[in-house]
Amino acid sequence: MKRDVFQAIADPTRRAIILLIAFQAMTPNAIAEHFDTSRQAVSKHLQILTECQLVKQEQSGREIYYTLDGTKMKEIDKWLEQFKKIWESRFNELDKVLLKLKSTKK
Amino acid sequence: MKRDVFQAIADPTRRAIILLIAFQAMTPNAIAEHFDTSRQAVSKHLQILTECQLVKQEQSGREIYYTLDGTKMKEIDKWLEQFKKIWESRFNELDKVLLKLKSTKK
DNA sequence: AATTTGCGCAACTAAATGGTTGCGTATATA
DNA sequence: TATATACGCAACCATTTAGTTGCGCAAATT
Repeated sequence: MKRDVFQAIADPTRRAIILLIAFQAMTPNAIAEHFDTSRQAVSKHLQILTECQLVKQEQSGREIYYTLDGTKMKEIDKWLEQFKKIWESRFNELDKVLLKLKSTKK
Repeated sequence: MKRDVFQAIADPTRRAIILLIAFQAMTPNAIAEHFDTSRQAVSKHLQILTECQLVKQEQSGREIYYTLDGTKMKEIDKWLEQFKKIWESRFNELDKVLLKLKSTKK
C-alpha cells in the first residue's frame, strides 16, 4: 500500500483534482461537483494525494479545504531532469552532424 | 486498456527500465538481467512503454533493441509546467507581502 | 433539542495490473 | 539439418485499484 508521487498522478481524475485545487482550496463536495463522481470517490483520491504529500488539509468548521502542496511535485520534475540532460546532449550531437553535412555539401 | 504516459511511469520497474535504456539501446534479456524479474515481465513492461510511445524498437537479427523516445516524456514536463507558473506567482505574492512587512516595519 | 449537512471510515465489488507458465516462430549456431 | 537462443503472444493467477453503499460523528441550521 506504499504509494509514491508517480502513482498519485497516474490516475486522470487525480490529475484533474490537482489542477483544480492548484488555483484555490476546495472542499471534497465542491471538487466532486466538478466531476462525474461521488464525494466518497473524491475523498478517497484526496486521501491518496494526502498520503503522497501532494495535498494539504485545512479545517474550517465542519468543512475541510484541500490545497496543493508543490513540494512533492518537484520530485517529478527532478526525475525528468535526468533525461533532459541526455536529450540535450543527443540534440547537440545531432546538431554537429547536421552542421557537418551542411559544410561538406558546400 | 487505454494507457497514457502517466500510467506508464507509475510503475517503479518501468521507470528503472526507462532510465536504463535512456543511455543505450538494450534487448529485453539484457534489461531483465538488471532486475529481479523474468524476461517476460520486462517484455510486458516494454509493450506498455511502446504502447505509450515512450520507447522505440530496432530489430537486429533475432534481437530487438529498445530505446527511449524523449518526445512523449516532454508531455509530462508540459503538464508540470502549469503548476510551475502557479508556484512562481505564489512566491511572487509572498515576496510582495514580505516586502510590505519590511517597509512598514521601518 | 431536532434535523440537516459535511465529512471520514469500513466493507464490498468489478475491473485493472504485474507477474508466471507455456507455447509458437524466427534467427543463429553446432 | 538439428539444436539452441531471442523473442512475442496468450492463458492464467494473485493482488491492487477505483468505485459504490452504508454507516457514524461533529458542526451548522431550524
